[in-house]
Amino acid sequence: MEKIFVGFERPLSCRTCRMNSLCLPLGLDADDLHKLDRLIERKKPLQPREGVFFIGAPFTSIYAVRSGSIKSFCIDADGREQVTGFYFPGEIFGWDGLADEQHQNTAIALETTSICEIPYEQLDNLGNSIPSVQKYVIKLLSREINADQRLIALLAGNSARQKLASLLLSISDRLAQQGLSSTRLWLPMSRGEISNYLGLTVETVSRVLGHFQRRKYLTVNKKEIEILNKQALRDLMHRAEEVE
Amino acid sequence: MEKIFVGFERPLSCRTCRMNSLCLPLGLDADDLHKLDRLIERKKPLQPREGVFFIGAPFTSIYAVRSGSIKSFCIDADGREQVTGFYFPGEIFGWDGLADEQHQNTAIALETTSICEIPYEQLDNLGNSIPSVQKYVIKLLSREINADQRLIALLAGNSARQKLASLLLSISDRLAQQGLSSTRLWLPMSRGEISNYLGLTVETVSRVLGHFQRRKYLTVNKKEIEILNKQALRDLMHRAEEVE
DNA sequence: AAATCGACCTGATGTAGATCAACTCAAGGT
DNA sequence: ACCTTGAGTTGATCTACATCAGGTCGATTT
Repeated sequence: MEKIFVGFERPLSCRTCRMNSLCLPLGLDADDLHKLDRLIERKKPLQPREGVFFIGAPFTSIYAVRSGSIKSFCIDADGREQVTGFYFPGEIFGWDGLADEQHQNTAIALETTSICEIPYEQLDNLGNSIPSVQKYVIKLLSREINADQRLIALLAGNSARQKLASLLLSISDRLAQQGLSSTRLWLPMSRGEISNYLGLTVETVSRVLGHFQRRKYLTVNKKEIEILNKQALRDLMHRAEEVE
Repeated sequence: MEKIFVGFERPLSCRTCRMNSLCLPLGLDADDLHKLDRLIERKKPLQPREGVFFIGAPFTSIYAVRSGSIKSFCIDADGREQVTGFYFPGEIFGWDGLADEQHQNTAIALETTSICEIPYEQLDNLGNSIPSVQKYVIKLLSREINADQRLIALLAGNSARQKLASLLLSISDRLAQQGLSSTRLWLPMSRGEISNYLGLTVETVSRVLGHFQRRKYLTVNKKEIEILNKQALRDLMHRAEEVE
């Protein structure tokens, strides 16, 4: 059954997809790209809060964000939700299920979001004939490891201000990579989700944003952030102490 | 040049290595195992504090701990050291260099430690002819991701007592997997390294250990820990509140 | 338009863990 | 035997952030 092109954001193939170079830049020739193209399912857009996969569900696929955003979270030992990641366009998520063939996280859309589903078994089969595919999978996984280790370093030894500055700069950079504005950000997640991710409380996130605003580092309007002084935020991450 | 067997801990081949089943359980036949065996270098034991690789060094190999222990750490934005992992016998480390072909961490021995070096390029070549090798690499990477995400959850929303209980139980489990005692542990790392890893201070680690000792959850003698009440430590991770 | 609800903000107060400081103890070094 | 050094412990104090307790605002319901 052929997929039908229904929205302005829905490319017909990986070849014409605008995140081609970020999603799976495998250096494939036209023929191999066609094979890859056939196994990727372009799902219909997810509604806000709609789930992609759930904790305990069998692992079948990985996913690429085409537009919108995703949060993933797990339930830790004491039963509380712990946000483990936010994913923006061009980013790939769902690796958490690979080790035990069962997802350790639930992933939901934070807004109306469209994603590509890449069935892992088929990707793996493709990898058997095209070694560069498996190599790229390995590279993606190791990037995820590096990202997680950066988060570990952030959580372990930083103040609330440093954590929040770091998250905002990270989001800014990631959106910039997609050619979007790096100074005007729309935060798709709630304050609660931010605070949970950073190991803080909602109140602290709110106060730190207020603090940044008073210092003219940025302006806040609900979920809209405009970064006015990116350098100040960067300095905050290095110096620990703020200059008065 | 043939390697010579110099210590009682040094197996001649992967086939006779006692951590065969944990290190690279690839389900290889005798012939393939021989190929793998030939590319693994059994290095001479590392002295305490001796480095395996350093931040910025080109990525060439991954490593398996044969005996002893390893810590890895990076230098974060503000120049402080951040411990990112401890590795015990049977565990594999060094993946952090894969994404950018350059190590993001430094890895050093915590005690006299012997490791196997597995040159990645050669492992990768082997993977081209034996798909199960690449699949196992992928599985190992995804395990590392799961481990990192557990650490993130631990760091984000837990008290000092929960963090330390969790670390001790983790070490206990990992040693038990190697057939070693799960109740009498020798902690190869310093209090400073533990506190850094958990995002605490030395003083807090010391006090929490004192607290656990007063509660008869364990006994502490310098770096030697005997766990007396494992269930109490496990409960601590779930309940958040301690029963008086 | 009044009531409900949820996300967010703000102020007052509490506290876990950081910081500062002093001490012990074991391992080397001279 | 004495001094030094560094790791660990313990106590007193401080503080960043959590917690608690109202608030506002905008969206949705009635």
